[in-house]
Amino acid sequence: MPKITLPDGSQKDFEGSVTIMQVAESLGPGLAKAAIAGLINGNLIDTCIPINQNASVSIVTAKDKEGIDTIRHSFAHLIGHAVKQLFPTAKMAIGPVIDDGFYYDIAYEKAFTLDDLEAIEIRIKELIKRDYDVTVKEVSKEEARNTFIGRDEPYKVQIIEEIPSDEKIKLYIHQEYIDMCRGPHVPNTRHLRHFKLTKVSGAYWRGDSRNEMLQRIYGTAWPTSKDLKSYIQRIEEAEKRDHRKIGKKMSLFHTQEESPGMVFWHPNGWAIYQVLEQYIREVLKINGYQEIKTPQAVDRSLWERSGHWEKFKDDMFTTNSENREYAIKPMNCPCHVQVFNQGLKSYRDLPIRLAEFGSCHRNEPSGSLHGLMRVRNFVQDDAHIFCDESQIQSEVSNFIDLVFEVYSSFGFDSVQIKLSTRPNQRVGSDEIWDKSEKALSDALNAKNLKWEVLPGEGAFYGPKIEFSLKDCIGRIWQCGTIQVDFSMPERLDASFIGEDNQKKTPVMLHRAILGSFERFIGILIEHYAGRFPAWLAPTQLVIMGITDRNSSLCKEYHSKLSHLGYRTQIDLRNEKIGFKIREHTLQKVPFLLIVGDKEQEERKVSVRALNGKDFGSMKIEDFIYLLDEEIRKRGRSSNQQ
RNA sequence: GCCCUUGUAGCUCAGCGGUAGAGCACUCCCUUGGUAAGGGAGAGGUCCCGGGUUCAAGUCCCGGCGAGGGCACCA
Repeated sequence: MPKITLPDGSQKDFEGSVTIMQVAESLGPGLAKAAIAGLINGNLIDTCIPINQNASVSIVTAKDKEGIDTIRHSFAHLIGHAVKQLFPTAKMAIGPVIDDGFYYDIAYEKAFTLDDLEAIEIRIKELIKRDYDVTVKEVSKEEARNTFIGRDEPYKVQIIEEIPSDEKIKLYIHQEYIDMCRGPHVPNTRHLRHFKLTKVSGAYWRGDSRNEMLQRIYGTAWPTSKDLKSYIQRIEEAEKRDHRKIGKKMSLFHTQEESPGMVFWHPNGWAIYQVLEQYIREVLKINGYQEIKTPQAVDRSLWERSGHWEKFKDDMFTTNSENREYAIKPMNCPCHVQVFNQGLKSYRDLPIRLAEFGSCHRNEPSGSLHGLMRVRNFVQDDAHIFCDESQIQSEVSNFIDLVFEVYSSFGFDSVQIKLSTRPNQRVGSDEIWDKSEKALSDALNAKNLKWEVLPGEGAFYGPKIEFSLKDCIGRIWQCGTIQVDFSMPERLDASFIGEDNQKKTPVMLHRAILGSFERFIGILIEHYAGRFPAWLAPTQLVIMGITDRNSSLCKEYHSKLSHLGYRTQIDLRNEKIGFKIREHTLQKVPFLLIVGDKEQEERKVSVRALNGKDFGSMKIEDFIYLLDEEIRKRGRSSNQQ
């Protein structure tokens, strides 16, 4: 006699056991039609699973997050149903739900072509039109194994082998196709309508590059056609913000075959870079850092002592001279320790914060290179804080505040924070790792920030906090970081004299706010869609004349603003004003200054903002005031419309 | 690094066995025009590189390099 409590608090009694579908029917035929799954005491289940005990129940429909996920999960099964019909010898591996969609990993002797993908999509459409019931069968591990051995699905069998033998396994029956899943799944394919297969790519079985590569078919699915359409539109819009496209259009930078993963900065891109560098330099100075510069190529022996050679020698660029082998530095820390090591240090000197805009080279795998986001040569806004153990907490805490202060200058609202803990391959004792991990998590907790743990993702010398930002299509890139390192100072013989007159080894904190200038600028381009705030814009204003009669005043204004340090262009071409406005608008220049006969008469200038806003005509001094105000705001107020 | 896709004019792209194309940009000429494209003419290409098939190869095949999307990696 289960008593069912509904979300509104009302209760219903049922004779014997009852299913989600029966509960839904008791509430109304419309709800029964819409029911996709149910939540029983918070657990998501199929609509056909019997409930025998008192429970609080809610009906999940396509309007719920769980409902959409269930739809997507069922679409993965439909890939299976269609693929096995079209390619009977294909072996199905796993088919989970992801953000906005789903995928299925499949082993097949031939590569799926785009035509195959289309054929699969057409077959799925035929299958869903059948409006067939999806049924569930709970079986023993033994029975499941036999089922998939019989169906020649070795990956499914492998998965089953790892399930505890007393656990029941649910088989989902899609007509002649059978899949295995925790579920739930839609009760009928009529819930599955609005989808699109988006791409096919390779993926290693179990995510391990030592395993064979499977073929992964990706798709997206939505409750309504409107949702699907707006998703596709969203992706198309996002692609327009791609920093590589905008970088080309605005002539910010380029890359070319002869130096893959390394950036040729153009005047426009370099202007942005310079503003950023000066800004960070200022911030570091105010916060007690000292800037240094260390060598690009350093003898192999230093990398051996630091531990990098052993772990990363294949990922470093090396060069030879007179029987000596050098590595082009992949990071700055060993060099910073060398600076620290010059001269005797007292505990009174600590913390010492050494900063460097250090150019680093890492021979990243070719397949990982991505525009400015992942490159082989990058410059970090790097610094190392040498301190005593007792100072870690406050240094980490101050750094976190600094990161948020800087990020707020760009108007970033969603920063992901992750704590990465000890990896398998590492240096240093467990005791040291315990201490470091605790220092970082304590600092985060003290700030009341939302953060998550990435177990095993730490650097080989210590745990780290990462601050990550999203690109235009939602890919996440690590930017800021702070890493505790109890190992390298010792390996490289760093020491200071403590209060007790004994030599002590300092702790080293590796930290960066932007991460790399390259990546950060990539993120900024996408964040602003190229419409940089006046502070960062490569060209802050263009002065243009209406006719040749206005040229000399244009030149006067141009000279004045250039001498004051503004990034100014002048456009005196024999073109109509509309043409010039269009061109500089496409170049995303924040302010357009127009001088015609009218302005010339009053010695004024007409000012137009990038978004089309007309400020009317004003004295050049008034414009300078306006521009200064805009620059002073940095990226805090949105420059986007 | 692995899988798939891909590389044609400065840019965006069409052509897919038979003498290299378009739009925009560029150069010159006309036009001096008031807030997102004035008109005309012209110039511009080892079709990524190296092999092969063929009477004939941007076009088909193989290899290399780069790029794009994933996967793996990311000190």
